[in-house]
Amino acid sequence: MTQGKIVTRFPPSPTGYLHIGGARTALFNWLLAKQNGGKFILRIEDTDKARSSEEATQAILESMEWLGLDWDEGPYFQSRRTPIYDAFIDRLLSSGKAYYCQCTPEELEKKREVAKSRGLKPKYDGTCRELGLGPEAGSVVRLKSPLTGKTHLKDLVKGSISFNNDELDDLILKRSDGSPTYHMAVVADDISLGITHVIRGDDHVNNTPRQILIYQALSESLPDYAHVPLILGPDKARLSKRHGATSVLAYRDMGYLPHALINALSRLGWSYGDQEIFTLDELIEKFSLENVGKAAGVFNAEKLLDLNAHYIKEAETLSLAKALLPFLDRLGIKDPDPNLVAKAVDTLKIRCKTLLEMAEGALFYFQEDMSYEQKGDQKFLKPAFLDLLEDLRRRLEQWTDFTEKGLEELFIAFMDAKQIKLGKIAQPLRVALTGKTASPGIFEVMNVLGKEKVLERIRKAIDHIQKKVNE
RNA sequence: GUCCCCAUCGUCUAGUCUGGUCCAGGACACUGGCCUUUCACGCCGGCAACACCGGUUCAAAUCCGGUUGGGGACGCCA
Repeated sequence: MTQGKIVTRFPPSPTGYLHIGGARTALFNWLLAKQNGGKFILRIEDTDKARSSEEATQAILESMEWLGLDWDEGPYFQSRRTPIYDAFIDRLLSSGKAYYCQCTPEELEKKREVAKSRGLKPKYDGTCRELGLGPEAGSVVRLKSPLTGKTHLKDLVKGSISFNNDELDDLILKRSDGSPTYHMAVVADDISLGITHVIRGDDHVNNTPRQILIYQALSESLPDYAHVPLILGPDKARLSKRHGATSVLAYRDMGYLPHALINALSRLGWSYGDQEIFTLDELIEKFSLENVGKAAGVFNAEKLLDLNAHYIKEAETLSLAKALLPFLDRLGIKDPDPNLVAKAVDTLKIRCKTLLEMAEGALFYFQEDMSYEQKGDQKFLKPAFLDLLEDLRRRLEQWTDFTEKGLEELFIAFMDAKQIKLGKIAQPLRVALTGKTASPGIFEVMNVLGKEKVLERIRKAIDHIQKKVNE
């Protein structure tokens, strides 16, 4: 079936944002194409004019770009390819494989209801099938599909599946407004774009025999099909908006790294032994439809978070610093000193799971007038620590080596002189410098902040304590 | 209702095709400990699953049948 170059495609309909499930489908198609030096095509399925929107299209393209799923061709827009579909429909009409039908949507709806109430499958009853009707206003074109026999699907992940043709009805190919329906457009596009592999969600399994019937009526050869299992929410129902964040862009905005999402998505339904962490090159090399499972799976947001933490830890400081900028900006830190951002990132890398968390954790480095966390204020900025802080400040004033090593040296001497442990001074100092009881290592913080700010912040803390004393 | 698909720890999964090496392995989460200036990181340990019933076989998570459970599809939506 498949000779030569592999051609895959991702065909979202622009009726909403790109969600996790769609992104995974796109990823699998992309990986298969990359792995085989093939082509990955992006096609926007916007035949439903009422529900499609430009915003959705943009959001989808933005999501794909952010994930790094670049396409070799397209985006093609189905709304601009009408002549192609018409040509296919004409072929079907002239070979007697399709016919005009004048049943109205209302009549059809009624028929469906009747069938359902009798416990039958609601399908078209063939009223116009043998009438030899011509094209008239309001008529649609239907496929004249076989009444008997079976249609077989050899699925690359599901195996062989067969359907009785009497389960399938004469589906509409062309609407009364002249536009092609989904099935017609998909088949016509996949043929004309030379698609060799159709990787899509499980929910299309039942559509596939209908599409196969169109290929057969057209005497065209079939692509290879691979239906990947659906992604479920925690309640085991198909993942949807009500399960919380499902859009790719939402994860970007929450501070996830694109590769963390890619890695998480790749492992949802696919596996490679016990390996959990994959570089992009490894995914391209190791991905295989054979290792795609058959069962639907629940999207595990916690695992994605863990993966994100992992990749943040591993990321280059400079690229992280750059990625952090929009998040700092959102928190009111405009045009920060790049040098300072990089240093801050270095201290926060191992303790943050998202960029958003990192930006929040970095705030104290940039704020001129930061406030004290209530708990830390009460516990550590009190008279009992006044002498300690004052003495420490005097020593720091004389000290020039603000490297971590140098500071440690000073502290050892200080602790020795005061006969205290580091914890005793570290916590009050931490609150004085960061406003919080939890922060990066105290020497790191001092080093990044620099002598001037450190002295200033200790001064402020001392004043703050004294104010309490006076009250 | 009809048709299609699926079924291993709470979750993602390895193992199933080619039965024995699996009293079922890894990861996340949870949890005990170590490390430690806080928070983390890291390291060591623990908890935890073959849906059920029947068959085939010397032997079944693996093969077969049924049951139950879950998901999906039945549009002039995609």
